[in-house]
Amino acid sequence: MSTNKGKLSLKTAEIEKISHLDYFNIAVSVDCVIFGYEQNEFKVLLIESDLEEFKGKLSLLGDLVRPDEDLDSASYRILKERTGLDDVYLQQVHTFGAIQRHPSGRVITTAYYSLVNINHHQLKISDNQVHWHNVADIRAMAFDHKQILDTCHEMLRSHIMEHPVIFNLLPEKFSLRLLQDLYEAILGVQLDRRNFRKKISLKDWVQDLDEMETDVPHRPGKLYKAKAKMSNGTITGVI
Amino acid sequence: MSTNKGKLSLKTAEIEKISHLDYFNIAVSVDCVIFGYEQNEFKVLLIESDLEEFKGKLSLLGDLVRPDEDLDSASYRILKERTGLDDVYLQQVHTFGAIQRHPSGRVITTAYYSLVNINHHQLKISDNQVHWHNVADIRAMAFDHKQILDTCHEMLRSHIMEHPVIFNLLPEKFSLRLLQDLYEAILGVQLDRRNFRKKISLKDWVQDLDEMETDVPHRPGKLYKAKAKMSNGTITGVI
DNA sequence: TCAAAAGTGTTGACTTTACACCCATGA
DNA sequence: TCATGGGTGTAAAGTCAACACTTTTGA
Repeated sequence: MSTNKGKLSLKTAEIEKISHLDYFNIAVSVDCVIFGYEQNEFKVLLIESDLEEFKGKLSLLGDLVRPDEDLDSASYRILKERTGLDDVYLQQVHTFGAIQRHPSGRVITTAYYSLVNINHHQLKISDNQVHWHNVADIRAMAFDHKQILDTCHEMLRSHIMEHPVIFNLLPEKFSLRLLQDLYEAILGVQLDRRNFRKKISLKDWVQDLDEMETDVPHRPGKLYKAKAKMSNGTITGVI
Repeated sequence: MSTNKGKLSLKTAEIEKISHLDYFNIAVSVDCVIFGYEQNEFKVLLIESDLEEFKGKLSLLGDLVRPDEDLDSASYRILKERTGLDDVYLQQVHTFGAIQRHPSGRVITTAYYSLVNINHHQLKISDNQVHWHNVADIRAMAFDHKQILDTCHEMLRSHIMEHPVIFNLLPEKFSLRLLQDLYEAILGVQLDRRNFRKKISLKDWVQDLDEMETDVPHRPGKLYKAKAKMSNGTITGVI
């Protein structure tokens, strides 16, 4: 009895699907803010927009999500297609859904930031329209991509003091000086060397390799490697 | 010259739209995790799922995003439709996009948490399938909604010590005891009363009303009101 | 021997935690 | 007068910020 009565008011998934068809008309995309670091510059990988509306403007690397792939998988695919890398750190940041954000129609986009080592042997930029740009120099961009970039940069800032994600931007072996320069580039502030080294050593994120820098025109520093590098998007215990 | 050459390789938005049509087949929804607080219990507003697949299971309040509304507007609309409230705190948290998360087809959903005062005179739950549930008691839910709830709860935990958002859950006038109980309910820990009061008074979030509790079976406490209540989704300077 | 950066400790200010007693009210 | 929670201060521990000199290397 009550089962029958219940069934009358319940929809099956199949019926609901039909009644929802009108709504399957928003496209879903993923945009990757791919950060890198090289020669004391904090950089982001961008392409020139191929839309006439944004001719000459810089754009993030993104793509529509395929019907048969997870949202996270889409960002991994974009990374892989654009850089050849597949062991990357990816972090979802925010979804941007203003009606008019894309001139081609209604497209909402989920932004991820990712951190790659620009000098990774596997890194291969396939498209010669794609280049690294100094984050500090970037002004206008296509779509709402400047806002997306800023949001991701800000999210990264708030992560790096709490989580060992930053090592994904560095080579296997690095000096504390390099690490500090990178923190300063991302945070946009100067840090005291002694306090910085104290803080890092307390966090137990790096391991002394008993090796030294070579070919530096001054006293060489010790080299370290990341002890607890996070290589894939879940920040344990947070968010 | 270079303009013509450029144009050949540029797509217009109109042309791109057509080539993208195949992809307009992912539905986009918004789910609201509406938190409240009453009688020393941290609560969330849920409905019984109307899908046969999840019969009897609890579900968040959500809806498909309309083609002509912003993502954020959709969450405001859901809040308004379900609670009658329109001056609410809403915060986007995360977008969930696993392929199989919805039995009706491919639906990605953006989760927002919102904070409402359960005793607000304007609050009117329209649907009698919708009820407040103690967050601590909730086990299985429909879809991936338990995971969404947990993610939003965790995000709220990390916000409340830094930002004056919690007052959205309380009546206009409240005692510090009530405020502390609420913090403890959300954080799931006990707090020292003296230290808690010190911390709150340092933050300059509340204003002494020079009024006292009434009808309490013990010494009445002072009443306060929020000085810096944030009523709408942007957390300044963070994220 | 000079220039450049590496490496290292201490002090004071501030923040956080732990903790105990008296007070005001209603029953 | 009792039970209940309100209201308050201090001391110790820990964290953070500021700051200067010696060492090692290559040129």
